[in-house]
Amino acid sequence: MNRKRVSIKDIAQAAGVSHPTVSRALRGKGRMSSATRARILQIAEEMGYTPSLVARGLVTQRTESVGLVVADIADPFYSEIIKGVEQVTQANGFSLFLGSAIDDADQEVRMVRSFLGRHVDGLIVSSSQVGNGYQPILEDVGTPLVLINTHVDGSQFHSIYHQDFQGSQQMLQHLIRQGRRRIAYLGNRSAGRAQTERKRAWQTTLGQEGLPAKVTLDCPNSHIQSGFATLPRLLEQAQRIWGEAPDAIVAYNDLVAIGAMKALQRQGLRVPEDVAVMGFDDIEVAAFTSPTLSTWRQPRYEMGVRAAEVLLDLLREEDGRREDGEEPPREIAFSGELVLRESA
Amino acid sequence: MNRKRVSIKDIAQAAGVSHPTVSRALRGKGRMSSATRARILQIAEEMGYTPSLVARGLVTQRTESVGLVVADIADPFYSEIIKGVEQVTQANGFSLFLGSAIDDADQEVRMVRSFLGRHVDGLIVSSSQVGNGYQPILEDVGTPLVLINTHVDGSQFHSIYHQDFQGSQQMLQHLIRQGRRRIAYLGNRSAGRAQTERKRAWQTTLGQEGLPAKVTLDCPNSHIQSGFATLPRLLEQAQRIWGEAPDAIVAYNDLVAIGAMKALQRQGLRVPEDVAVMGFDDIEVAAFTSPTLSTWRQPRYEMGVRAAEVLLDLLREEDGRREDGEEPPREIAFSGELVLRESA
DNA sequence: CTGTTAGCGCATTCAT
DNA sequence: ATGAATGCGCTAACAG
Repeated sequence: MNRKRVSIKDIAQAAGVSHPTVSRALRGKGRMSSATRARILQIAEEMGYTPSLVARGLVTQRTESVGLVVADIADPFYSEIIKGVEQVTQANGFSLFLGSAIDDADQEVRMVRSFLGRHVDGLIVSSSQVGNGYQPILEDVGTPLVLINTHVDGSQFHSIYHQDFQGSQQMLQHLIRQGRRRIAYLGNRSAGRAQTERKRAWQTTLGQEGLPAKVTLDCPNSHIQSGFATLPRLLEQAQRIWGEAPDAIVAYNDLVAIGAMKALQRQGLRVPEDVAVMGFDDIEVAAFTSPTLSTWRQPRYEMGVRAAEVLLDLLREEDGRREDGEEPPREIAFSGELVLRESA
Repeated sequence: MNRKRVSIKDIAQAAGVSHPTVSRALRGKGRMSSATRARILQIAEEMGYTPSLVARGLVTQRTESVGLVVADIADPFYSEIIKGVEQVTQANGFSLFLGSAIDDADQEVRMVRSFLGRHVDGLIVSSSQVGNGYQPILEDVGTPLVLINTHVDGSQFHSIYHQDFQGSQQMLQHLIRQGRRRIAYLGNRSAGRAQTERKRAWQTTLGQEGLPAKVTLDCPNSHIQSGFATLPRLLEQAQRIWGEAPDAIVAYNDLVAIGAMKALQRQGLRVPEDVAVMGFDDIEVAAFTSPTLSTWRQPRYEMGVRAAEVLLDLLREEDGRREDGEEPPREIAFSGELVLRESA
């Protein structure tokens, strides 16, 4: 029952050298007789040595770790982002801290603060409710931050985002070309920028076509159940305003859309004959619902990958020149694509 | 452009005291004049002090962090587990390292090793392909490990698992009561114990009822698409062996089942009239497919929560007595429940 | 109640 | 090519 980890000092003693020598041998730093090096590596192996990244981090001021904060880990949208980030960080020898902040700005900041306390080398925050608010917190410590889907005008931070407005617009135009005239929007109250952009696209596009953008309701969150439960009230609203049901529903995302489709079918309405339904994201299951769901493909995994790549680039640059360049924050826009299936 | 973080020494200097005093003030350790304490806290606040958990970890030998390894982050099964673990760790002030090891035992071990290098206080591994193999790695460092869904006989580690065998058995019995006689199993090649148990239940239960357990095929993984693509070949096999289609299909999990349902419908077979379909897990979308999916509810989120709770308990105990108790590993079995919907 | 001293495990000067 | 000394930021022991 060996209570203690072996340190480079232990190895040094066993090998009859000093610990700095072991340190060099282990990391291949500086030239040294390959004889002693081999011996040291040998002994380290035998003793089951594992370098303490904690101690190393304290002296080098780099922990080879990054922190990721998302709203909801179990949401398939974020799951894929997490997966993308994890893949890249892991491949580059970085460890990943994960935290969630279910639509709570305070919690989000607390999460980031705790990661800073752990000296992460970089941060990624998806769908931040804070955005530029991190400026004062981060400027002192100089930790780089990459935002995902938090595009704010004049962002102080590097930002990866998807062009929700353009995507939604194209979806709307498709519906209009199809001859749909009573197009309702089923939103999500607890989403930030994504909701804002998508709803704005709905209003704008309908406005341009001289169609009324009046029937809309927001779900409390983006669960399937939420779309299912909210849809009936959306129908009531349509009845009140138009005297009949919508002939198309644009949903905040696929989950909400799936719930809405089910609810429509429960009421005896046919999709897409009576009501067309469009989602957003193109999650895996969208291709397998009945009817299959037309939607907008947002490359979530790739966005996670890209965010991590940008962050790691930043860290590498930091190693070179000492922040003199101070280049402007990068903005990387993803555009996605329309995916037409059966529901619209 | 403050390149340097403020340390307790900086605060000490500003306050005209020694740094240990600051340390105590900040953590409320030992009694001291509340006057100076207030002043110190005040100054720390003003200077934007954040304690370095790296340095603290080095001296206390506790990092207040845990490492979690799962097979696939984006799989809804694991997503919920991650969420459960994260919720509990976060609530207790621990940070969470997340890593994935897509069905690769070596990768899994590498992940655990890297977490050990980071001095995590505890580890959780879901669906481990290594299991007791961690014994030699962990005994030296004494880091506790909790396994999820990796129940091996005579496990050396604490283990949270779901009783897949019993669950599957009840599902089978339901189908048999319904009068189904040609029951096929659509599995998943890349799953470990879960696959083994579920398939074994299928064989055993059918055997007990004198029914043939002959038609079975394994998907390459547990994606919807995988179930969709593999089902046709399962039908061919049934045709060859029985001369007709199965009247029921038990799938490895809900994702595979959803793909299978879609493929069946594509072939003009009705679910459940011609073929009943049962999934496993009860993921959110299962209640919203057409037809809605009958399945077995596995409390994934709760299992994640429980795993984290057990681990944190272990850590608290460790603080007390010095590992003398050495109690036997706990085993916590979850049982789940049958969820009957339209598909079977 | 507070200051002094020491050391966690490692990397990094500087000597030699 | 290697050893001695120093410090990263913090907590823990012990004085005072």
